[in-house]
Amino acid sequence: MKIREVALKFGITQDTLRYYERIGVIPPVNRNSAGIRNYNEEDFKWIERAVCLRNAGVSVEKIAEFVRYYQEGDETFEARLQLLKSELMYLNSQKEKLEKEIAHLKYKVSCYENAVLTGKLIWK
Amino acid sequence: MKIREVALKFGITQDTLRYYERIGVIPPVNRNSAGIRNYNEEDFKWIERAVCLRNAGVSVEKIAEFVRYYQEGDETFEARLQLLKSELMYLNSQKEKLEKEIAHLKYKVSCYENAVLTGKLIWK
DNA sequence: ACTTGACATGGAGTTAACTCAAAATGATAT
DNA sequence: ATATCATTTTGAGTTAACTCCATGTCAAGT
Repeated sequence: MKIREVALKFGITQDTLRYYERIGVIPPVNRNSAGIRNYNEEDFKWIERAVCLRNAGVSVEKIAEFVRYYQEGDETFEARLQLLKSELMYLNSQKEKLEKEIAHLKYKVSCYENAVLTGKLIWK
Repeated sequence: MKIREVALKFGITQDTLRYYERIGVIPPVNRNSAGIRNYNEEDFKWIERAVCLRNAGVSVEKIAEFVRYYQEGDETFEARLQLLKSELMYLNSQKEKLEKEIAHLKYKVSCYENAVLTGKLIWK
């Protein structure tokens, strides 16, 4: 699959795809004889993973680090495990923060729903 | 309380505090006769709120928007409610994404824990 | 009185993560 | 065959969110 279609498939731009490849967020993509990228299923997995992690707030540098280890082969299992674990911890802490703020916002929304009705804003 | 202490209290820099005030992420802070900021409890609440929302990934522009409405008075209850609701939706979608990726990462971690022991990486 | 240090402002600089532009080449449609 | 279109690379430009710097004021300590 060529870059245009892949960009559509994942909802990112062609530039971002090339950028991710350039900085190692995804491994190099195979090319045809004319140098045109031809993405395969394997590539899709990397892209999906990258997009997902970026969405979750993991930096491109951290993602690229994992990809580097991956390409270094089986001796890096331990290193990759550590990276995954630290990513997991980061995401969990992010989730906690989110949940706190969601609870807070829910409370505020209820206060404002009341305020819209009564004309008075009351906090606990 | 002066800016140095406030910065420590919230774990952000003095520059960030002044920056937040400048762009309206927090309302103007009272000054003494020499023009020195003197933060009070009310300010702390705004700062806390701002830091929390930024942590959760809400843009400074969105936060400033809410503060603007706030300063416009009681006619903006409805607008503020809408803003809070859209922030809430955003945070909820963020949380969903996070949870997906956390589940995914957990699975990977277990695969790698196994790989470290056996020397072989096996995916489902 | 003099030095030191916290704070002030305005504006420039930085960083991460894209995003865009120019020029070249290959592929496709009429 | 020729015009148009997709893709390539390299390198510059942009945006958000700080972060730093130069310069100036004022209060406190010696």
